[in-house]
Amino acid sequence: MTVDPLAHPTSDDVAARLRSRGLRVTGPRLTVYRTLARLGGHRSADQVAAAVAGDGPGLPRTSVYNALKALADAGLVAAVDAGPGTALYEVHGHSHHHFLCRRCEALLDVPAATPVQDLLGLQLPGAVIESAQVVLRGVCPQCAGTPAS
Amino acid sequence: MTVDPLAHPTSDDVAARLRSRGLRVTGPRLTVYRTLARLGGHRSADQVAAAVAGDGPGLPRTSVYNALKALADAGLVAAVDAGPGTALYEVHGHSHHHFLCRRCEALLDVPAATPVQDLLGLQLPGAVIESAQVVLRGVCPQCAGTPAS
DNA sequence: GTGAGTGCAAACGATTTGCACGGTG
DNA sequence: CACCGTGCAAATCGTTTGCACTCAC
Repeated sequence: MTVDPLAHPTSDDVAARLRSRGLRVTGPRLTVYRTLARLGGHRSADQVAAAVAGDGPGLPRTSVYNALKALADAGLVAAVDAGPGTALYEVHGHSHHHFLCRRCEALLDVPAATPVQDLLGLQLPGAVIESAQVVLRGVCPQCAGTPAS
Repeated sequence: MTVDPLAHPTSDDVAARLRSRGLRVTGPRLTVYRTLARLGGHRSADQVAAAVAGDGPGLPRTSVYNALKALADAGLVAAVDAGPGTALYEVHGHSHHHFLCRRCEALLDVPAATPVQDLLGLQLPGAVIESAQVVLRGVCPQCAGTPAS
């Protein structure tokens, strides 16, 4: 299943993709997706719900979870695990990785300069690799900013 | 004490490392570590607690969490995020990555053939990268059924 | 002896579930 | 019209917290 890595699919794209997976096109799904795309970056289900609420009629948390799960299944958004009890979502754009600062808890993007996926895929003959999630941990430039003189 | 970075640390190593971090050497910590090492692979806090219980006097969950956190801080065990509400731990051995099968939920090890960490480190000038966690997702060879496709 | 670590009980919070209603196809 | 998806309420479950006791150092 090849997924065209569009940076920001339009509402029509969302609708088309949902349909192609046998999923229905509904308000919450479009709203959640567009909100996530507008916010950009990595957002929690709660952040999405808050943004949606501040943007109009709002949406119950359950529906946000439902929509996010459906969108994730459809391959339109990607889930990032940044620890237990913390699921973050982002629009499934170009490939990149993540850096989690141990000190300030910031989650930074790291450009994917190398086809990590292809490299590692060679190690598992027979497996179908659909995505690669890389999480680096350490101290971010800002927190390290105070040079250990 | 010489610490072999590629071998599983002995109880003495555990004690030494804990001490070197200013942490005390206690029963729960040694028990949890040795149990995790004996079980091998990736284990949840609950699995460790169960194994410890079946192996003698047992240990309350809180203590298992305490010990795992202390061991993780000491760098003796590594935490792997395999989804929200699921923290897995493993003895901090040689560097390797993980593959999570979408179908059977199996978590497989992937040999670290390439210095992913070094490669990506170049993308974040000023950051101190302490660890790299790679989680590949897809369908494992067994679930893919036909290895030759 | 002192303070870190333990472990009991209770809180916590993100996520999930069951089910009746409403909208999509 | 049939069924998927919504959304309310409540449950669930891994994990965290507060605090008095105990043990390592």
